Amino acid sequence: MLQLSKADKLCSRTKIDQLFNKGQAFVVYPLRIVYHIHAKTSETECHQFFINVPKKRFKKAVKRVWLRRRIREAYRLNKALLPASQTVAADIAFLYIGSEKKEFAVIEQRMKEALAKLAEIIESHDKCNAAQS
RNA sequence: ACAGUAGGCCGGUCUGUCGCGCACGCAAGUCGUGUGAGGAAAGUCCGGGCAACACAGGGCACCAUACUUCUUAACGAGAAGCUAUCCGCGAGGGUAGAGUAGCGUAACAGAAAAUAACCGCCGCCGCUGCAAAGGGGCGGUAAGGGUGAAAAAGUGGGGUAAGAGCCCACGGGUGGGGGUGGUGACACGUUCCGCCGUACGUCUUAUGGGUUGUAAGGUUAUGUAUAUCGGCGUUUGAGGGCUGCCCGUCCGAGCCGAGGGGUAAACCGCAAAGAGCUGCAUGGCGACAUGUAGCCAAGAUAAAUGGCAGACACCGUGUGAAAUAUCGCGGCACAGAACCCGGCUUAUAGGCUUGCUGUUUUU
Repeated sequence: MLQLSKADKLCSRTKIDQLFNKGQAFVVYPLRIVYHIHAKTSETECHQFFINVPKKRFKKAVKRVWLRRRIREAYRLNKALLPASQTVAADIAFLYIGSEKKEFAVIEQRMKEALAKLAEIIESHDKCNAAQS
């Protein structure tokens, strides 16, 4: 499952607002991860992600695109680390807070660490939900 | 050959593997096939298309442009020229270019920046002194000095107390008349009629400009309530449109504020055959034009066009007897479409190529 389709992307403006208002965050430098775990509203719903490289730190569009592509690749290759829950789905935002370009190998390593941490959080939510029901 | 100068062009290629956007197809699936960044996609500085508002009119203001002829859909762009000036041995390059009647300003330096006397030069009148001379006052003088971006038109002669376009000759610049050449800016020579500092601004003249930009604008869906309060108003006209203002004119029964509710999604615009691109021919010094043949070439929307691995090419460098061979190491620019075109500007590793110039060597 290495594909990455539109369903995986977080597009709705409402959900993004919700993510930043209610979400929690941690940092795996140079990434800052903001996540919001919520109950599934439909069967097919899955984890959705969103990438942002701030214009403030990278003035040239080329550099922003360069980083966004590498972060996206890192997520695509490693998203299997996240458990597929029956009851909850996560909205995740990856914000690049470093101030210089990093090699893909570095970004991928950090991505793996971040996803492992997220996986734990999702599993605990899942168990909690299961206990309630 | 080296150095330079003015242009033109290219700006990686291929393989494997895992992926992404869009279009089309069917036997309808995580299926095939096709296709997917630039010369600047950038800055948003001009011009145009397109769209909305408006589409009685007038005045004022504001902005832009400004040598000539031509090119272009258009432009503040481009081509070929003209004049002045500066840089370069040269090929060439930079800057400026409507008008000037009036008004204003001209840093620093300098006596003085346009009503020019600081020093100097000359005359006259006192004073000191035997004299030579010194110093003072009043006046004349732009020939000489130094300052400056710029100092009142050059050379020679006459003239004078000393001087001065004060006068004369020659010559210079500039405006006018008339002549020749040029489409024209202008050039050349003539007349001997007038004039003789420069720059910038203001001002004047001519031409052009309605405003806002695809987040324009349109359609559909979802939801619904405008509850309540305040102010102004309905021929005593609130408010709005008509460019920024004024006049004028048109519409006109609602408008403004507080507060509350809903949505924040899809489609069109928008992926296009057009002032289109490429080749060839003809015309033109050229920008371009005309004819003819071929081509159809990204379309996302938290935003696709990619990640990783390798090979080749190119550049630098080390090893080495060794070039461009071999091996090792490093590097490979500027930069990412967002409505579309034409220009301009800015960024850019490396490479290719044409004309011309200078120097040196050889024939």
